[in-house]
Amino acid sequence: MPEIVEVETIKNDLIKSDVLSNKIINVEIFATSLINSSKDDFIKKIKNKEIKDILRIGKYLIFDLGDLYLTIHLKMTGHIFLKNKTYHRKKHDHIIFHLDSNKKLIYFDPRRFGSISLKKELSFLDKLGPDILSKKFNFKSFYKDLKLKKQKIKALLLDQSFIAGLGNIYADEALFLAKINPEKLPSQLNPKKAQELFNSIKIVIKKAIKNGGTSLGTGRSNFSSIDEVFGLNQNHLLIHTKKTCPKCKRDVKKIKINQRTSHFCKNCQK
DNA sequence: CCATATGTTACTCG
DNA sequence: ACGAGTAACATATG
Repeated sequence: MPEIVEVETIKNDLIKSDVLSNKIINVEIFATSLINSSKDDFIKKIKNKEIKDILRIGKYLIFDLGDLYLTIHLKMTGHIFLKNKTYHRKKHDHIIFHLDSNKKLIYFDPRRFGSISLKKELSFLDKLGPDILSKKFNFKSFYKDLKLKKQKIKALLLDQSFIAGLGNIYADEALFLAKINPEKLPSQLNPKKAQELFNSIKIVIKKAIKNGGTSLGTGRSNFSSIDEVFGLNQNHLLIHTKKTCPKCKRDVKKIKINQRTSHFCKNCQK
């Protein structure tokens, strides 16, 4: 579920809720398959650590604990909730971090695809391409890297080692805004078209962050931020999930590219 | 019951 | 080395 926009929303909401400088006084782990060490080892390492900073790189949410990083990838259905002391554990609450502010940070994940790790360093992030919201994401290097690739453009946009942050929803949105067919090959994009795509990626992501993320559907698996409130960007999508093109009103095509459903308008995206 | 799902990774084959 | 295709992770939703 969560792409760069949703993880950024969670990060911003955590900071707004004064989680920074809180101390983790205890952790309850109900699903060991989500963590990268034994339960005891994990708890021992993290206990009494202060949250010095909260970062987001690509789709990773990272808590800087001073000499240690807590890294969280939400995958399809991971959520972070911030609750009061009186909150009682519900189904799919797999990890509960108790903070010295009397709050509980809950890791909720119906499908348990997520991963939560303690790491001494962040070198694992080296495999990621430039983060869309970072300075490293600039047109010059984007175009240079793009020219070397031979996958369909949609597949490339989903490749986190090419650009970090886009998922299926925003890749569809960016291609629609740039009027590019998702099956186009990078070699078929001239510099002007590539520039349009680069700009569109930034526009789509910034708009969605303003809207607090995209929450499709109504269930609890669907995206919500730390207060369980849904985002609003699903009301502003251009092409993803749509049946009719908002511009020319023709039928939206639905095809699979790399096993992922891709929505596009054959008429508007050449 | 069936199809589908916002993510990633490991593996195979060409 | 690269790209395409597949399965796996485990569950909810319509």
